[in-house]
Amino acid sequence: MNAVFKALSDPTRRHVLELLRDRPMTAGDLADHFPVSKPTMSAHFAVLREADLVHVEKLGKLMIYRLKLSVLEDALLGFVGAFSAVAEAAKPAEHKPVTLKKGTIP
Amino acid sequence: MNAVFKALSDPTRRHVLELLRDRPMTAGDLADHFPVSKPTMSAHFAVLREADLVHVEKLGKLMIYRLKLSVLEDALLGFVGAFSAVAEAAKPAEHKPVTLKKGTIP
DNA sequence: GTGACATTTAGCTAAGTATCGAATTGATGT
DNA sequence: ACATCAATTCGATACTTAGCTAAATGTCAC
Repeated sequence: MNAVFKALSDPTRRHVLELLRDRPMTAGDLADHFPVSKPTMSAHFAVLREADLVHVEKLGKLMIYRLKLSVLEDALLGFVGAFSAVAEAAKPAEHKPVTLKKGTIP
Repeated sequence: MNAVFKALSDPTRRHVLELLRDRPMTAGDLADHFPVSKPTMSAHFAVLREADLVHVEKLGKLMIYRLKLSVLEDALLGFVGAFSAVAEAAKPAEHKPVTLKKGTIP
């Protein structure tokens, strides 16, 4: 799960996942969407694989990358779900000023 | 939003947020939960403030840190929500082998 | 097999980040 | 005023990471 958050910490990698949301894509097609070199993109792909966020299938000389949506969901919803009862979110988290009371902070 | 993911990429900072989920805490109390120095923790706090994930209130010589749950939720649910219709997740993402068809990748 | 193509690996540099101890700031109590 | 305490800032170091070019790998078509 740490690996997932590490992978998501880079905008390029998040964008790759967004592209893969719509359809599986080859490494080259993905790389064409970004203004960086192929090797750099390859390194990003490696991070995404490491985090198990993508599934890769070799097809001849192409590498087909596919989003593993469930891994993404499990990590993010799992984490945020530990905070609010998942989507019982809306509550805007009140913010009354503090009056200290020895021992615990209000 | 980039700042939020950056902030979440470190396990210490995620743990800080989890501690703040239960109650607001002072910088010192938070720091006591981790095996690193106070200055290091202070740097982590700065990253969390930068990402607007926490609200800080000065109370005498104490700094009270408070989770900004809505910011966390907006970022994470917003991101993952762009992938699946939020929780229409459960679908385990099928995985049939590919047969290439010129133009689009299946 | 040779050449062309897709992708990855290797080797490097520059920039960023986590960490520390020491010094600083700001508030409280005597 | 001074000492004390909470927290941050400063300055340095080690580590990680994103990026590059060049080279290697693997596959297809001829």
